[in-house]
Amino acid sequence: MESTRWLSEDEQETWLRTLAVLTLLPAALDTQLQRDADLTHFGYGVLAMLSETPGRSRRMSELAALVNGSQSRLSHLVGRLEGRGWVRRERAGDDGRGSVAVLTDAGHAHLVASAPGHVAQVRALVFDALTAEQVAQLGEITGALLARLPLPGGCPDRAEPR
Amino acid sequence: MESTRWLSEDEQETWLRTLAVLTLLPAALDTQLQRDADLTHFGYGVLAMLSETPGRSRRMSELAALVNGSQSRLSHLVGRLEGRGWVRRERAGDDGRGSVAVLTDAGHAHLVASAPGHVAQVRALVFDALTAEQVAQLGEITGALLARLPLPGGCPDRAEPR
DNA sequence: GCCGTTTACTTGACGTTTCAAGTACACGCT
DNA sequence: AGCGTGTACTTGAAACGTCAAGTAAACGGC
Repeated sequence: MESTRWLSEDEQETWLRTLAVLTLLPAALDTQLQRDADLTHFGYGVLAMLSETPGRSRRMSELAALVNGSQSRLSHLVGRLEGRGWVRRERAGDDGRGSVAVLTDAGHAHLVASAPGHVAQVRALVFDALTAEQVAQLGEITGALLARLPLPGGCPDRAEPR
Repeated sequence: MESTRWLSEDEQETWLRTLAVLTLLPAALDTQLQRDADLTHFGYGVLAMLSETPGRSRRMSELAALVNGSQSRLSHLVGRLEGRGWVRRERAGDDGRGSVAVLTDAGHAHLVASAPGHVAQVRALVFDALTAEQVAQLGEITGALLARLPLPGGCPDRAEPR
C-alpha cells in the first residue's frame, strides 16, 4: 500500500464547498418542485425527457440512462407516476421484453404547468448567481468530471481497475 | 405573472451536465464508502467533522449545520452510529435541552481506517480530473452558488421572496 | 426446433430521509 | 414564583431508493 496524498488546505476548502452544493442544490430543487408541482426533481426530469421525444415515449432503459437513474428506481417511479395518471406503460412492439413509458396528456399538462416555476428556480439558483464566463467554466468542469464518473449499471468494458 | 425566460440551448446543455454530476458524483462516493467502510458519504462527513473538533464532540444542531443536513436526519443517523459504537450521545451541560455527539475511540479508529480510501476516491473523481485552474474556478463557482442557496432549517430573516 | 444464456424489466424487502408531531428544557415577562 | 413562548432534539409514519431475486422474452449454438 502506498501513502495517502491528503488534500491541501485549499483543496479541502474547495471540496467542502462543493459538497455543500452537491447537498443543498438538489434539496432546493426538490423543495420548490415538491411544493409547487408535487414532484421530485427526479420525477420532473423523467416527465421532461419524455416530453422532448417524438411520440412522448421512451423505452424504460433508455429513459433510465437519460436521467442517470437505475432501472429499478425508474420502475418504481414510473409506477407512482402511472398511479397519478401522468404516465402510461406499454409493452414494446419490437422487443416483447421491454416496456415503453408514455407521457399522457394529463402528464404533459402537468409538466407544462410546472415548468416555468422550475426554470425560474434553476435560473435564480444557478445562472443568475454566475457570470457568463463562470457558466462556460462550469460546462467545462462538469464535462471533465463526467468523463471520469462511472455510469450506473456499470459498463462491462473499462470497469474500474481495483 | 410574467413570461418565463427559458434556458438557451447552451444553458440547457450545461444544466444537463451539471444535473448529471449532481446525481452521479454523490452516488460514486456512496458506492466506494459503502463497499469499503460500511458508511454513507453523509455518515462519513459526520464522523469527519466530529474528529476535527477538540474533544471530538459537537452539539447536534451545530453538527447538522456543518454537514448541511436536517436535525431529524442527523438524529436518526447518530442513532445508527451509536448502535455501532462509533458515536455516543451526552446531554449538554450548559443547556439541558440539547445533546452532544461524541466520537468514540472505535469511531475514530474506523474513520482513520476509511479515510485513505475515501480521499483517494475524491482525488480520482474530482481533483485528478481537473486542471489547477479549473479547481480554482470550481472554488469560485461553488462559493457563488452557496451564497444563493437557502440553508436548511430556513433562516427566519432573509427568507426567499416569492 | 430446443435449450442454456443474456437482456429488459418488475417486484418485495429493507434501509434511509423526510415530514409532522411530540417532549423536554430554557427564557422572559409579570 | 408562575406562565406562555420559543428552542433543541427525538420519534414514528410515510415516501423514496437500493439491493437481490424473480419473470419473461430474445438470442445463439447445436
